[in-house]
Amino acid sequence: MVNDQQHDLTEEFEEKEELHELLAVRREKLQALLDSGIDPFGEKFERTHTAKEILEHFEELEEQNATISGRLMSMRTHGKASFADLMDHSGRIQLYFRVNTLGEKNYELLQKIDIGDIVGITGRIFRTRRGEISVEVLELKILSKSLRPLPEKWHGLKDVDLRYRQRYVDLIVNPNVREVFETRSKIIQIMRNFLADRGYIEVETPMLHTIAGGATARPFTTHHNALDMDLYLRIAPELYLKRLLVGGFDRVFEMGKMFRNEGISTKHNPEFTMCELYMAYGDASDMMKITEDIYAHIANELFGTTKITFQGQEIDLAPPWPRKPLLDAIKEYSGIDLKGLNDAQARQIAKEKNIEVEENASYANVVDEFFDAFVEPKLVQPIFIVDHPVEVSPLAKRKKDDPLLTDRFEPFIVTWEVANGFTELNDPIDQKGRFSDQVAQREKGDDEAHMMDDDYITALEYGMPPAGGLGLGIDRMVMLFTDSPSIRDVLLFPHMRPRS
RNA sequence: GAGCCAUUAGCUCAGUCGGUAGAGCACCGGACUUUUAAUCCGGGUGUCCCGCGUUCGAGUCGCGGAUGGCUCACCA
Repeated sequence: MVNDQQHDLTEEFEEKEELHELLAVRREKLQALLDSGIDPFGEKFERTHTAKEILEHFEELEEQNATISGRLMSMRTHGKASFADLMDHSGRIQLYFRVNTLGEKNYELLQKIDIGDIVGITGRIFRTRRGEISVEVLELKILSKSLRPLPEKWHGLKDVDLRYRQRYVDLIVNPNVREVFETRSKIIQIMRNFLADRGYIEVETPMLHTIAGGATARPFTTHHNALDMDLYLRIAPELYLKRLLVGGFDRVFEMGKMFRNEGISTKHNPEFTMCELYMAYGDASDMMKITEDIYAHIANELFGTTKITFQGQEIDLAPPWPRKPLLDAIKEYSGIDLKGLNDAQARQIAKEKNIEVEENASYANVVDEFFDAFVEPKLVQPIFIVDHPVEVSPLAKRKKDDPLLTDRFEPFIVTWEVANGFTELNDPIDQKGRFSDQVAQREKGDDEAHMMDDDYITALEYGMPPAGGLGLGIDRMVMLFTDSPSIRDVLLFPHMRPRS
């Protein structure tokens, strides 16, 4: 094994002149290790403790031996003694090397070690004169030689472009980044437990769709070679999950990636994570309850309180959140009552208020524009906006007392729409009509309008129980709980253009 | 897609009026057996994002392009 590596290295060394000095130096040390019969890329290594365990249980562990492993993050050499910081997943701890305890030969090995190398050590736990809990190294093993220098030790890696493209480096040198993703993992775990505790079953439905349904969005297309057919990456799992309600599942949820072929911004990534859940024999009010309960529960689990701070603003997630009809909200914030207008009247009012809408904008389009302009920027504390027009809610059930509105809601926090839910439309005849309207929109050139899904209609014809449904944007939820202003801060590998 | 801004050493950043580039960390050599942003002595390691232009001369000025950030648009 060692011989094979040696062979490869000598070949590589012939091109060595082209390597930057910093890289060449490390390759030379690597070669020196190989020459002295040391495998620079180690093997399985069993530790007895983590850095954090030693720091937290020092009283009991003092003067005992521990075996730990991790990456060397800094080195302070003092001739015949040296200090280093070892970082593992739990934290950092100081190592102390001394020629007396290690022996001349082993101490010399330090010459071939660099910041960034991954090592395993066994040593004695003690406290230095200055009071720092440390491990005096008795045995040292190189587990992986690092061939590239790490970014600077106290400014870290700041270049945003590099941080995203080389997230692995970002994670090594910026500990707060790891914390964000640990919190992300916790949030998802809490959600799964929360839903499981309430009888929701986690399911997986296709990501490759022949019809991109369940949301108003442009899909990505892909191609299946063997079947020679184009497929869409899913924009939502909704229509599959509701087929499961038809099939007799009472409560289901799916958490996973959605793909939308749209712009990229601080709040949008082409692939993002959503959790959709459906409750048979329930309705929108149940879904609003579960939304506010989930948010409050996560806040309590993470911070022990429902009060959180986002970018300096205090947000109180304690339920119940207010419910406000969309048209009432518009009236309240803009002073304009759009209730009961037709398309032309709505466009006229938009013109008067300098709200730009398209030539043939519908009443619903105008409502949307007014909402975005006057209402959305004001919705900082959690609130449910309810009762959306039927034209923009093709899968939601109409309100009993107003068939032009639907029993739908969208919760807003810090001006972001963080979820979307409604009482599900289970009338196949109405649903078919709604799809037909969407198809007509499509033919007029709206490539975000829904497509006809005949099989879904067939499913509804077998009978779907009345139900409430909800889609929670997980990325935005994580942004809120980690105080991250950009979605890229909560995605390990946000989408980037390739570098030429 | 549009506007504004950024891009200089491995990293974080300076760079004046247009005159052939500089600091700290890292790295290399030396000293140092409890340091911790270790210290002390010595060493600058570069496609100034790319291309074209203006100029005797461009990191610096102009035009075009690339990538990124922010804002807007699009979009839930």
